[in-house]
Amino acid sequence: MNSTPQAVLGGRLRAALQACNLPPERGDVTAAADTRFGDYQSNAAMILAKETRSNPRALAVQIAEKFDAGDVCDPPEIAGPGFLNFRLRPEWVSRRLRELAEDARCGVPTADKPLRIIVDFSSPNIAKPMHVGHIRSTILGDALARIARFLGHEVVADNHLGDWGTQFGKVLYGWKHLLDRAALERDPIAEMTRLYREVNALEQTDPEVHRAARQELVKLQRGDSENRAIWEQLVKLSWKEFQGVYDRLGVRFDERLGESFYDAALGPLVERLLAGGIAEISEGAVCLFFPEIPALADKPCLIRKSDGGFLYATTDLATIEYRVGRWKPDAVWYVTGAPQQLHFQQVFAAAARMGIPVRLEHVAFGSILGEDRKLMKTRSGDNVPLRDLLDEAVSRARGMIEEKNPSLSAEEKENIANVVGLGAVKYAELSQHRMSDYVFSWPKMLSLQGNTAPYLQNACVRIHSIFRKLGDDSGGAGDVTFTTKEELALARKLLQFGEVVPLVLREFRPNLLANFLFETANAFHAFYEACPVLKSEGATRRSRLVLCEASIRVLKQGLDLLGIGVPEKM
RNA sequence: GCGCCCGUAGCUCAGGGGAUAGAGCAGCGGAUUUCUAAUCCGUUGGUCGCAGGUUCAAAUCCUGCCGGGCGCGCCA
Repeated sequence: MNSTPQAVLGGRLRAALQACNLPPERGDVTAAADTRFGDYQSNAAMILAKETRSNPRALAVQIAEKFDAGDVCDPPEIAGPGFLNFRLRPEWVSRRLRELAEDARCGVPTADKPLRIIVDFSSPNIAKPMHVGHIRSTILGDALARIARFLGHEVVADNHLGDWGTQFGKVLYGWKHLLDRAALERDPIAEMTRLYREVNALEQTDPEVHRAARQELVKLQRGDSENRAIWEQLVKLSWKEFQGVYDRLGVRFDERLGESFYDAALGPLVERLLAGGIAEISEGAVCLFFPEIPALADKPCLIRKSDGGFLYATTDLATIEYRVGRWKPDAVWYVTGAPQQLHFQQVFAAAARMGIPVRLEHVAFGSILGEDRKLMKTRSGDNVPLRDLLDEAVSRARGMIEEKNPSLSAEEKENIANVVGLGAVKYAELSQHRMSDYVFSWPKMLSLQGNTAPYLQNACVRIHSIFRKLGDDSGGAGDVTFTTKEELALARKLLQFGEVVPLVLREFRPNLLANFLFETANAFHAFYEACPVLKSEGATRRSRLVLCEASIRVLKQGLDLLGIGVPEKM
């Protein structure tokens, strides 16, 4: 059931349109751009006037006459060229807010048609450290999975690990010839990375090493038991490391089927596509050509190399087949970087040609840049390890807490540092439009001012503080009355929560939710400054406590949908 | 060469057919015997890259150009 102001007004507007013999599907209502024009507006009269070649203002009058405002809003006002403006009645806002404060879903409706959705994200490579390149996929994918779940969809979060690449030849060779057991004990990923790098360097000067490493890879692929056992070790050790990162970030997967899982399916798949005339041989490789799609016309999709090896696209197609068979999903979302857009266009086109019935979406995103506006790297030019980045976030947050609130216990400080530091990193990602490249800046994301996680968390802390002081003296159950403009503004904002959350999935835009939460926190802070809660009395006090309750619930729920926690103190 | 993405305030970015284009930061001016000032209020600041087009209405849609990023058979 959807009882957001937008849905309620929209329903009534559609009824009015019907009463005027106008098509009700034009009855969309949007939040007003400017509060001077009320809370919500509709452009229906102008759009319909154009379609029916009539006068927009006259049409607006006609619609307004049929509009049953009930107790929801004042009679609609007609303004400008034919806008219909709606101003919610405080009594109605009050009642809705009271409901929101007691609603486990904070007024967010569930999807009309629940879907089964596979979200493919994170996908780090075995035997390599997770680095900043994985952070956007991980955080964005997790947030989308959380939001989809909350909206009532069935979500399968799948981590498509890079566990079968050519890197294993090198690592296997290194493992057999250069392994430092003690180093492996201390920091497995670091040691694996060292092996990879050393062998890579050796290969440059020694063709014999190159040949030997290649041989190790072939042996692994043929199922050699020794290499297979080492590989399993690599996967196990890497996963342990990844799991540590995911635990810190609060990221969960329902499935973690890496590339290796699909290996056996690749050969038969290619043969089938060849036999079915879907793919063809060209210059010794097996390709799909898409002359009918202009963007792909001169860009073949390779699924088998001339040396018999398989490619990225091959695995992705096998993965789609498997997933469709296993889960029968309505949609699969791939949360990977924008540079892979062409690849996914090809894979999606291939899947379409294969007749696979599923909606495939590439949720692309931009790059993280350093202060120099180039891809973020360490001083030595390497990728920044994710673990180090998270450590620094927590450590910086710890410093801030130490400075601001030194009297907290060590345990509290540590807990808060984690929630604030990691929240800041996540929020910096999610508050940004996913397609834009963004400049990574510690001071900016950890600032207590502006559109940051700590700012939102601080709003929650203030509320927690009020309830702490309140103690047993509940009094939270009261009618909401608005004696100041700040109270009404906050209430109206809170009711929009249910309008914003579903919007996020329309274009995979968590930044819309982040934006809303920022505006909500902002409205709360203004309310907090203007309206004493504990010092007020009677009905006003009870009313303000309800506003606080509704605010904390919305902020907490909203942040939780972004995968961000809320401390009680900071 | 082809394709995708981006160009909005000094800086970082929202807004993706509707009203006088918005935030944050920085700048300037105010508010504190505090329910956590880690905040709030006010204010300065814009040929929405350029040029056409569609429309009653364009930052938003279309076309072309300029500038930047990325990608384009045998990596993922």
